[in-house]
Amino acid sequence: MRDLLMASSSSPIPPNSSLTLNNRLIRTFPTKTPQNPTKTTLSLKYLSSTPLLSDIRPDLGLQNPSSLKFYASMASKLAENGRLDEFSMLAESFIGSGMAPGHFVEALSIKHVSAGFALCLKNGEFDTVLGVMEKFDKLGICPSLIFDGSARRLLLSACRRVLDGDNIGEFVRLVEIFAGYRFSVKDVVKPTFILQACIDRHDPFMAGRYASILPHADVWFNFLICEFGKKKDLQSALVAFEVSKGKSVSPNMYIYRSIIDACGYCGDSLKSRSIFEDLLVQKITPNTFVFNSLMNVNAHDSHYALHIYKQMKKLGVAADMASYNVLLKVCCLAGRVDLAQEIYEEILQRALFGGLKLDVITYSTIIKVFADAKMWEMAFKIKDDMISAGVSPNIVTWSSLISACANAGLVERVIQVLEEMLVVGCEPNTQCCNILLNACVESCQFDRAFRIFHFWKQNGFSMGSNAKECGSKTVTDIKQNEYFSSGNHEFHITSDALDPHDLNFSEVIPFKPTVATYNILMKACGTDYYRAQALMDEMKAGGLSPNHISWSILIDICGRSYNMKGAIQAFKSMYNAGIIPDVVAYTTAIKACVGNKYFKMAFSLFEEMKRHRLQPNLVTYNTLLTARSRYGSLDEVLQCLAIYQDMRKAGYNSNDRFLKELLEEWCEGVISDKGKRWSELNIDKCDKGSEVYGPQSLLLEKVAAYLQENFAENLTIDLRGLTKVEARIIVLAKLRMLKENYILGKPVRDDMIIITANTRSNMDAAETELRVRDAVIRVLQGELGLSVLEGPELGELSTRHAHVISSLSPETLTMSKRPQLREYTTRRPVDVQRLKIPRRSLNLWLQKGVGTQKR
DNA sequence: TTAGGGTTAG
Repeated sequence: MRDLLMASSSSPIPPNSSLTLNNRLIRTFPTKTPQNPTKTTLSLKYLSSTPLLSDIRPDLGLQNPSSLKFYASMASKLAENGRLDEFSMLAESFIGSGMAPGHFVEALSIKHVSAGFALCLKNGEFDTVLGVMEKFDKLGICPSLIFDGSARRLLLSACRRVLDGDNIGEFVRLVEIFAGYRFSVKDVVKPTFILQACIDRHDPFMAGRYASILPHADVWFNFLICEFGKKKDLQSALVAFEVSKGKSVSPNMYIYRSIIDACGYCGDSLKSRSIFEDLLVQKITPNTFVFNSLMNVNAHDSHYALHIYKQMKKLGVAADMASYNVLLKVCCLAGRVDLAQEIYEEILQRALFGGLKLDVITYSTIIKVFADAKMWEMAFKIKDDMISAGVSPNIVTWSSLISACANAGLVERVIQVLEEMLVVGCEPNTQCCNILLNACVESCQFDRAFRIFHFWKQNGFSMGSNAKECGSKTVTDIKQNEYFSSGNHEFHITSDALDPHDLNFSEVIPFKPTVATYNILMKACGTDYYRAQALMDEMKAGGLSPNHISWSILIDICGRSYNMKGAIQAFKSMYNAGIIPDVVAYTTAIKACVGNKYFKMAFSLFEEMKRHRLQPNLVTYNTLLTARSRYGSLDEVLQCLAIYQDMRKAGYNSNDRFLKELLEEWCEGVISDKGKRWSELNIDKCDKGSEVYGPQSLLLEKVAAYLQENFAENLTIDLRGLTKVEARIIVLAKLRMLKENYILGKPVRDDMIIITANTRSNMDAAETELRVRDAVIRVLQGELGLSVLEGPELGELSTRHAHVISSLSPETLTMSKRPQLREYTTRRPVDVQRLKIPRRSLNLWLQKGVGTQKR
């Protein structure tokens, strides 16, 4: 028996607790259970006083029914005292001796075991209970057979622990054990409860483990993917997706759609594309839902979305109303009025012949398309269409109609539409009101915005006394009963509405301003910081919390009113209020700094946002780059260039206006004739214009690379492969740096070498090189008066192309000094052509320049 | 299970 017991033990045995039979050690236990010495002694006494046990032998015990009974009662006693470790040992030894588990179970008092479990749970010894369960599981005793009642208790208790933030793993382990015996966990605990706990803890692995053992696992996986997506935890959603893919035999379209939607929620539309590709690779035709979701998630990229739509057609997947609605959304986002109209026509056709029914979303979206394009008349035409088709405008439709007027700057018309809406019994919500308020602000009718706001706050909205019935009446029909007037007394209440007899019929809807409402009003404060602050206080008093937009507006107000202190304070307050500034908040703060000439702070804010992993956008970059209207030192120029490079790396193809200004100011500064500017020098045109400053221009990268690579020490400039403008900038930049060094007391110690050409260039390239060379010489000699040496002084010149070129382009022949220099070029052909500016000439030039600069 | 409306920065 002893051997048997020891053999079945699986864990190392601490020496501090033991179970003995007749003074023989049969087992030691880990002392997890708080031991009650009295009780231990009692039961051991009880055990040892039994004569049958003094010479117990497994083979005898097997036959002996009273020994069976004894074991069972012993086990019950241990369980009852919560000593489940010992209890399970005993059971183990009993079953290990060959007795059928059923016999042991039958002999046990279930009541006692349950009581034991309860005790352990009360003491928080969850692991003990679980350990016993698992042991039983291994021994082939069905836990539900013994613990049916306890199971519920266990699960519920585990659930509570999950709620308290304890390890979900315990619960899932328990469920896994039960699941093996088809114990219906979901009758005890709602699966969503545990899954939600996993989602909250961003634990897709545990969630997946749990979902896998639930009936209809795929549905639960779907739930998981959706919920993780809504939590913006795409990582976890993708894990759940992968786990579910591994579980199911065939691809589940529900799950594919959900993961695509999750990508949308999390702003990773590219991921959605690769998931879709994955389907196609497997030669699986996605269904309409998958296509719709994919188009929706990629709605901001009309090119891609339309491509998907084409693919959908090609694969013969039917487009439904949602597909068209998504397509209209695509048009709306892309501002493609033309395409939206085309699609609208197509939908109308299909509605005629294909049984498709346009819904309120279709109409609302197309109205929005026109609203955004400021085509308010078209928007109202669609409204007529929808009414003829028997579709009633809802609150969203009305909102879009109101926006149509607002975007067109028609404040009066906005008021009319709101009025009409009230008349037909559609309660305006705050969003609608906000559009009106914003329209006032946009058209600088600040006072009006405040007047309307206060009126609404005091009076709410009085729906027409017979509003519900007069849906068909036109606005003009009810003029005499209108609550809005665009005259001096805005939104006055007519005497009718104040008539107490009418109160029964007229419905007053309270106006509940939202954060957006207050934000719009804050914009109406102009530069009145105190008024904006008061609005914020009012917002807080009304139980609303200012959001990042509110704070951004406040920062902007401070910035524009030269209240830098206030701007900094507002930025800090935002932090203290627990709101993490977003790109716009940072950009606004940077704008405030720039506007108030706090350049250093502007740059450090920029650094800070990057440290916080906030990607600056085009507006941020441009705001920051305008900071340097006067570029002083190389450091500052480098700082700007670094930002510029950063901007390119981030994929912004900005226009190069700021860079141009920056380089112009800085590089051209070396030319004494400050009046000369790029435009006058006609450089853009010389170098085919757009090629130089166009979006593909690598000018910046080249200049930045030159400036950053030990530029000051190295006096060789390699202009090969550069355009004329680029070459000019590089050369000027180098001179500018020499000048800065010179001012700092570092004269030039070497000649400057300029490499201008390859000999192996083809004819076109050689011609360009020659033009570059000419331009550089023109700057150096003509504009700056430096002496430039070419040819034999350098000892290594050539070009076999030079002659060819000179005959091809006669204008180059007119360049000063060229024929003389070219005489030497055929003698010793080498790979490069060089120009040299002697050290002496450079220093002379610097001396002169600095002298005039010092005045 | 999809789809539509309002407020912020150059």
